[in-house]
Amino acid sequence: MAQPTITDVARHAGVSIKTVSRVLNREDGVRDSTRLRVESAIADLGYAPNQSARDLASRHAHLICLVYDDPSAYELPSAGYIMRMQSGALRVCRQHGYELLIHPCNYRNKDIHADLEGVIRRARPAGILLAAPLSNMRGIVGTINASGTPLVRLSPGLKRVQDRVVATNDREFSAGMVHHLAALGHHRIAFISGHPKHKAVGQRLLGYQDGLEQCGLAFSPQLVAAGDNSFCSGRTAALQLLQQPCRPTAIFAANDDMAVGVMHAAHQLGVRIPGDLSVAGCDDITLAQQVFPPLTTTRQPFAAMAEQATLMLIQGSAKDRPDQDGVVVPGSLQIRATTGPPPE
Amino acid sequence: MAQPTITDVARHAGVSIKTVSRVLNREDGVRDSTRLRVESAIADLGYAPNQSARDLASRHAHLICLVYDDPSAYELPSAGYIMRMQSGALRVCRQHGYELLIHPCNYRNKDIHADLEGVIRRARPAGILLAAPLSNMRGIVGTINASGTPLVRLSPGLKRVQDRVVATNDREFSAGMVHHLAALGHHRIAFISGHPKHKAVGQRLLGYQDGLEQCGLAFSPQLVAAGDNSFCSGRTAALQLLQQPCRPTAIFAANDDMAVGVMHAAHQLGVRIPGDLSVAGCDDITLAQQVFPPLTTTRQPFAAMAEQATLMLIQGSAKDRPDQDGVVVPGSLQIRATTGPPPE
DNA sequence: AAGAAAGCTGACAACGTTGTCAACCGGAAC
DNA sequence: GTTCCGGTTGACAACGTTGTCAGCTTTCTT
Repeated sequence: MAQPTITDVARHAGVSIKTVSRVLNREDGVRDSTRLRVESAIADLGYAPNQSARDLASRHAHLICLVYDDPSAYELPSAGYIMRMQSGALRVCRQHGYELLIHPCNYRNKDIHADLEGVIRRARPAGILLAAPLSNMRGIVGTINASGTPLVRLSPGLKRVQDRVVATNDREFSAGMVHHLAALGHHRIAFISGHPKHKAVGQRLLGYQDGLEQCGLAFSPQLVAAGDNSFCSGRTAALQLLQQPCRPTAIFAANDDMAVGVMHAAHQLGVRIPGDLSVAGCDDITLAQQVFPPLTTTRQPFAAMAEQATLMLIQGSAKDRPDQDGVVVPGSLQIRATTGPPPE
Repeated sequence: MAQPTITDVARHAGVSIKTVSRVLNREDGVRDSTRLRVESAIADLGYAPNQSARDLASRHAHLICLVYDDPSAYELPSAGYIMRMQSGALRVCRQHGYELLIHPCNYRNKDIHADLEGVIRRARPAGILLAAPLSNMRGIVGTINASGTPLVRLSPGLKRVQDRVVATNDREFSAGMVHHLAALGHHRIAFISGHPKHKAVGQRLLGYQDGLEQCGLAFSPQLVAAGDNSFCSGRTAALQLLQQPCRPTAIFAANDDMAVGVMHAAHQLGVRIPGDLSVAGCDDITLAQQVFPPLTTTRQPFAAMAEQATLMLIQGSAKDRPDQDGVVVPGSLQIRATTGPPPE
């Protein structure tokens, strides 16, 4: 049951182990005929290189470490977010012969710095993917950078794109949602803003204003209500918006939880969706497709972001080009059934 | 920025590297005074052992590999299931200095065998955790066993507990749900069965029958409707059950999707929950807490199962005792707001 | 007090790769 | 016929641990 080693392959192909190593790593400077001989030896023996040995010799593990805030602390509302990132990162890791290590941790925990230093020292990953909200915390970024491990941050909603960051265009796609509503014929489009500390959500208010302006609609403070990202705050804000004299025909909420709150309030007031009121959200949480009618929303491209970031890490470490520009991965509108033409 | 090595620690403590190694691995046969000296040297230098070197020398990686069916193929309905397993496995891995490798794969893919052989050969994990439904597929289990890597299977709903399997007691806790309903005063408790191919769901019908018998209630075929695990099938089955002459006062569905379907049907018929009808499900999916009123259900202990299984793998490999008995981790009732006393 | 047993400790060889550098080989240039 | 040079290849030393086994101390036994 002993696995064949590089020595076995070398003997079988009649070359030195170094040549086999060169073939494995696609280094050039190997004659085609030799390469072929080695490759068939590899196939004959069913050989696969031993990662541990490889990692030891090459001074870093072929491992990407995905660090995110521990969701089990809050009972899994963010499961979809994390699964999408995992799946994007995994896809790229596999293409390049890397494995993905997942490392959830809780930012409220004082030991988080020692914890991160621990994984880095033990596993020696080739790079670290740091997800929001951890990616916006100075201390954590500092700890990782101090270790010298290449880092790429996933930071949706950053104002300016920084180096080694993968961001989203929340402002742009929020404007896009306003365009969608305006195109349906809406003039009075309300907005429910989110928690002031949440960066991406802040960008969405700006995007809403951009959208109004681009569509030639006036911005009215009476059409903006403050929420805090929760279902309840969305419900309250909607009740307020819908009971004012000149009621909006569409409500755009800065996240899906609040949008679902809006739907609840509308139901309570006997306002039909989308007949009397169009509703739109942001995030495309799992619930968005499960409510009735299915919610029109915007999807942050978490999987694509993670793919980009992983690629930056792997190629950066391969090419000794650790510094790379930031990248913006565009979100997309998910038009479903809660938006339609205004009444009359 | 060079990390200290075991040699540095040895020099600093005035011992040989072997002694440091012994301290690191908690081997006995080290004098307390020596151990203390080494430990303080480790602390002084901020040393952490290099996993790659360790793995190479000890012939296996300190890695547990969690293999599950790829959810991104079906758009993430099972995100909660997977996150819970991950989080349980991670908890135990960390306690024992292991890392967790995640390896989703699609059983419909012909390459799955080569794929699994690949990870095993490359990463040389200390053990593999195989989640349902993959854990019940002969071919896949065979491929992993052929590699010689220790395997533990997570198989909810197995009839008989086998070796190296962590199972659940679906039959028992389903009976428990009937007890809960009977205790509230229900006599006419209906059941909606699930997809015949899904093992755990099959056990639940048996548990329902056990529960009736234990509570001295008669089993009536008219109170059992067939579903297929989907929301729609639950809805249809409920419409049928609720429109028959002598309507049940409680409906117990073999999974939560169908239970939510029941709630939908009741809403449509103007049947109040829990005033007119109690509803119970199984699985405790995320949606269960998001519907109104929150759904009474049973929770399969995925995190605890994964903890158990990981422990079996780690201790099995440590003690050269690869064969271990199977274990049943009990599920629990999640009593929420959809169950209450029957009307009158 | 001597010998035996147990308790500690260390020297050194794995483990299976990659990195470094020297050597070889064939053809072009002189 | 040398010399030189780029393209190929291989010998051998890392990499940082663990495993084996021998040797040195203690402690126990008589």
